[in-house]
Amino acid sequence: MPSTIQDVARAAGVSVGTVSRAMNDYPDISEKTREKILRIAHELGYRPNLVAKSLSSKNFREIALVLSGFLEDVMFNDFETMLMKGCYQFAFEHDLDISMYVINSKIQEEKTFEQLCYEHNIAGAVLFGLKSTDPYFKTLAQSRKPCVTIDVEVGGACVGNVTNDHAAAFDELTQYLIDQGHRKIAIVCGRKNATVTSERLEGAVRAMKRNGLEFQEDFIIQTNFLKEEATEVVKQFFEGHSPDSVTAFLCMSDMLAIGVSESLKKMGYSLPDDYSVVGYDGLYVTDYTEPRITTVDQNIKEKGYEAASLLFDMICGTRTAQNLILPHKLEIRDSVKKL
Amino acid sequence: MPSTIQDVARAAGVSVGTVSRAMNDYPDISEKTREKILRIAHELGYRPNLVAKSLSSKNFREIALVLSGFLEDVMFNDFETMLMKGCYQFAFEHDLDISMYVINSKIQEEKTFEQLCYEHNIAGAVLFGLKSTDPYFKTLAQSRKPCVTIDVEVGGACVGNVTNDHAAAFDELTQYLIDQGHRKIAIVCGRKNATVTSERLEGAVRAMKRNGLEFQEDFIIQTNFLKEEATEVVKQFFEGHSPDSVTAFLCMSDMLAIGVSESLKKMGYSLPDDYSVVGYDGLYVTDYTEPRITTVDQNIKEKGYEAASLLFDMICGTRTAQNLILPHKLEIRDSVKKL
DNA sequence: CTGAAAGCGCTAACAC
DNA sequence: GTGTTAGCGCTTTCAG
Repeated sequence: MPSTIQDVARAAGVSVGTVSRAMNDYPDISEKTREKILRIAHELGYRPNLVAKSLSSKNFREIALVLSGFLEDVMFNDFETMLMKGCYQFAFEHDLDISMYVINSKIQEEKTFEQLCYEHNIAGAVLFGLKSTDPYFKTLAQSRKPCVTIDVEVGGACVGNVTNDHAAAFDELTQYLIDQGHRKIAIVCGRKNATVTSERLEGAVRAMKRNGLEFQEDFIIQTNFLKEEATEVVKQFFEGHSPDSVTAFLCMSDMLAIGVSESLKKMGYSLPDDYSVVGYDGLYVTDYTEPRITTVDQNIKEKGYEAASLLFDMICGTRTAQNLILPHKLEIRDSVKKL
Repeated sequence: MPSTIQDVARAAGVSVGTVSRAMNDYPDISEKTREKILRIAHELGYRPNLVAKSLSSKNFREIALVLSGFLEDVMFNDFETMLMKGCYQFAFEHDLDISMYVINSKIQEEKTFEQLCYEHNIAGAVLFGLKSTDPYFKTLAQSRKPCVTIDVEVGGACVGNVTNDHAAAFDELTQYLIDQGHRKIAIVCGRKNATVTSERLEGAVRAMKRNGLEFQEDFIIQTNFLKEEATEVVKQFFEGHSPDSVTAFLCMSDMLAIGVSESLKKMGYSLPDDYSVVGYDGLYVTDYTEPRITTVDQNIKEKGYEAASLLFDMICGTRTAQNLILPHKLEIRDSVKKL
């Protein structure tokens, strides 16, 4: 049995209130009682029960990272890990209690985000993995509990968002391809309704138009962000297009770029000699592929860190809900051939 | 403000005790009161406060996944993710509440594992990332709170462990190299004191001896499991050995195999023509490298699942603490040349 | 079958 | 400065 605040109070000959003051660095307590209590608490191996603490005081040092679709998707392995690292890093540095909850679309139907917070007595959360078809996508805007989404703006007074300028990033990536002499570019898109998809597409189109390239509808290849699909989809593309109708594949995620690369190699082409491929995300795996894939690094860990930071400030009232745009970085590697 | 059990009781014209019974599927309640309460609870958007629940009842449906060193190490990115997925999958299927806590060596000094459990009112935990130098490595054996470690046996009546037969797996991997005609094999080792390192080394030595190969001390290359080191260490190896003194590098992790591969390629060698390289772990990245790396798949997700399962059974008393050995699988790919 | 009441371990007024 | 006490929202005896 662990010792409770009662045990410490008894052993120190003081009341529980005083022990509580000592443990929580209250000012109105004499230095020597504090020391005595702290010593005894340590001797007894006393640790405050965080659950009781949370129940009695509505404190705001408890936040959460809520991952939707974590168990279903396999595409974003290190995406979520890096996000976690960022969030936990912030929590660690600021002495916050952070917990992680895994939900899905079904759970979103069963309980609102606010209910989720009340269930766990959390002050707010960083939300990742929301799809535009998810219940929270619509209901979050009314939330009174602060939260910060990643990459999806849903609006609302208590909802912040941390993202990149995906359009600008994709513009840059496209420009890079064009600078390397590419004119015939196929765009491999992610999930049709995802905001990140349309943002990125917008950037690509913008860059192409600026450079006088005409944007062709049939050079848009549709997928659901899954590597497996990429393979299939490239094959289909070549059924409708001649091998030399395209010189580069502009992919909306690194996993798609990997899938496309694999597919092309399997068809007997060599990269980047026959075709150039670029990705998006900055997953570490792209540094190990052959060729190493040129991509845009989203700096996901920092996104997690900044999301937690914004959330905490919103909880403390020192920052209002906002849309935070973090810098990205074009990572030039070996998957693009200069024509 | 969320509605509480009081609100529901009031609205339904019953006592809180009855609401509690209805919500928790107690048998001693009439069917129609239950239905009425459930309906009203739903109308009010009532969700039991899990914190209060946890405080009042010492229930055992709350477990945790405790990751040590999560913030420090970068080598095991998807290792931890897959482990999480396994644990959360089990929790999800069995309606358990699972939370994740990130600790490190310092936190281990500050509070024992039991204290950690009491702090959060958790019934037990799956522990990953323990180093042999960590405080818990010694103290865990005395724990009265059930836990399951991954890959490190520390003993104790309440401590289970889920692992692979690393020796047998490494034996198999070594045998594969030998079967492909390799006789001159350098072994790239992980952290010196890690149990997994010695187990794997044991397997390699066993296989070599069985095949009449003599085991040479200077063919052991020491690292700390980090990819960055691998590069350096390979260079050093070749300073003391001629290029044709070795034909294959047997690495204790996939990240090491990647590091070694990179290093060899940078030196101008081509794989697997000049040298063969094999890894260990089964990280998904090995399927994307060039060449695709032959490795041993530990099936990490299943390890997480089985660890959670064992933990839950230990908590329920239906299974005693044990050392569970899960099957591994040799993944033959393209990084080994047949001599 | 249901209500009343005593906690779970802690915090936060409110007294003194 | 410190003790006392009323909760936080729930479960779980114990009566009836």
